[in-house]
Amino acid sequence: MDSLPRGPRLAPLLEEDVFVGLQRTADWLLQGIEQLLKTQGLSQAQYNVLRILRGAGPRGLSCREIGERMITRDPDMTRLLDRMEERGLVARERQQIDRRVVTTRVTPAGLKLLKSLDHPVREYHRRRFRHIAGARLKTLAVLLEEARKREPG
Amino acid sequence: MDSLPRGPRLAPLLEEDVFVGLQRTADWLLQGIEQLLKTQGLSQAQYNVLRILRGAGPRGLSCREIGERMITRDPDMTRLLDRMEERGLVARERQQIDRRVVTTRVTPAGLKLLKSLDHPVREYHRRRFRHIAGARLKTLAVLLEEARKREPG
DNA sequence: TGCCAATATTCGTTATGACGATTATCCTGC
DNA sequence: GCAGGATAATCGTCATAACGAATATTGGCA
Repeated sequence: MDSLPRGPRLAPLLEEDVFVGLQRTADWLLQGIEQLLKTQGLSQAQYNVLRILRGAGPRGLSCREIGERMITRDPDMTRLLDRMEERGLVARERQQIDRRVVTTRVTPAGLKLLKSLDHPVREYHRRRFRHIAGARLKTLAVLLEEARKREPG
Repeated sequence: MDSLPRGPRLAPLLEEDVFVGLQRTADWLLQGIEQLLKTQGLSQAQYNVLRILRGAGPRGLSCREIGERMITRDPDMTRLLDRMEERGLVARERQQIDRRVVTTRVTPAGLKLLKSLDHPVREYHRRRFRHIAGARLKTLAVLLEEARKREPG
């Protein structure tokens, strides 16, 4: 975060290093993915929704469920889905049993778009991590999961 | 990214796991920090700028230099600094030698605000990683740096 | 039943992000 | 010294994010 050390300042903290490293690395990877998705006019959030809905299958999901599964929180699922519905990537339907809930499903057009991205996205990820040995990558995955599994307190 | 496995789909890729884990962890940590910064009306980007300028000292930095040091890229440094200048957190001055360049410095008010955040921010980071042993944290920091050091190609 | 808290989603508004185009200034080679 | 390209910053515009407040519906309980 800071650059040139100058004047009396706090000693660097390992935890802060990790925080900064995480933000930087996440941003670096995201930039590339967004560039790739932009060729199809998708944002990372929209792509994420499409993958979540594909994973959920024909039963679909409510707004809340989609929100819970998102990689990064989106505070306005409604309008995110609005745009995707306008483009015909998803379809929405109000539930009859519980009329508060709106079920969203991915459309064939959405699935087709997703499919066209599967290979490029996989290749992108592979390339980005090609220089790291498999075992180290596995360690990284484990450590990241461990980081988020904090007991309350 | 996906949730329930359903229907014929691609096998999960370790690289994708790492990508998702990184985004999730980064977002999780950022949420907390932003909540903390919000009590002082600062965004992460603004806080980042303040710390960069404090690190640079009284000589100040140009827009471009600030941008280069940012944790996450901001495509519009001008207006980010505009808002901070309005609040009196930074001061700007056009250079006489090279009149294209605008030098920005943190003001005493900015330094004071920063100082009031030093302790809470450090405590936040400490708490978030308290459950991970120091050696593992160090490994994480190293792996994150290694991930970003990719040779071109 | 009818009221009230809880839940799910939507909407109004303001701030910030993204992307290009533009302006001002400098530097290089002739 | 000057034309043309490079660099630094700014600005116009539109899209999206953030934050609350509002609406609709349900379920529990007196």
